[in-house]
Amino acid sequence: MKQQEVFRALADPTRRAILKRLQRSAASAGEIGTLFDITGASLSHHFTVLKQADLVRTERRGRSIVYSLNTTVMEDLARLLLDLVPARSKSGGKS
Amino acid sequence: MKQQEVFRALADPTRRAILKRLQRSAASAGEIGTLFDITGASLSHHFTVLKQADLVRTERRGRSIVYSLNTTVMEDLARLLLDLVPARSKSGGKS
DNA sequence: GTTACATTTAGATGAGTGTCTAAATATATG
DNA sequence: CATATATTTAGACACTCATCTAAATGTAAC
Repeated sequence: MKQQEVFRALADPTRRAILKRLQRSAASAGEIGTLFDITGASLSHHFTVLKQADLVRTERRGRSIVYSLNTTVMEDLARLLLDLVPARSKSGGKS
Repeated sequence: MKQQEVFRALADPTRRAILKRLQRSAASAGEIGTLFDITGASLSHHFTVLKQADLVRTERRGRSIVYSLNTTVMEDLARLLLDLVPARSKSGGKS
């Protein structure tokens, strides 16, 4: 997991909202764009960051490009965070 | 949980390293400072961000100020992330 | 190929961030 | 109170980032 890229990607509220939308189902860029009051260019920038972090996958479908969530990375991240928490002597934390 | 502050705090690698150090045990600012090649002023800045996010607690002990991890916020965060992951129809995710 | 739609790229701008040096504050000790 | 140690605050600087407009690219349909 590209740790730094992932944390950076999650630091922006718009990107977190995008992920939340994708949680429901995959969606095209334009479809997601209707949810936010930003230009397509800005949206594209956010997708670039999310892709760099491997948080989303893309697939061209006709004219549109469909984005979907990469749940694996998010699970890794949650595990990593729980590892930051002591007093959980269940599974050993790797440094 | 101050979601935006928390994500922002975690976006910096030095701050994540600080949290990782605090996972082992509480420590004073100076003690933590020996681990990084930055000035005390920069370190203090990072502590401010971590405090704003409620990720650490402080306690004065003589001349030093001792920092310790606030595990509650980190657990909240991990739960929030797992909520971002679908295909986990165990507990309902609140929006 | 041209027109229409969907997304990305290029370049610019203003706000935010990490870092530094220097000065200030706080606590302990002589 | 003066000195030493520990941390914070103030101000500055370079860099990153989110956003925009305008232009370019890619895909489909005519």
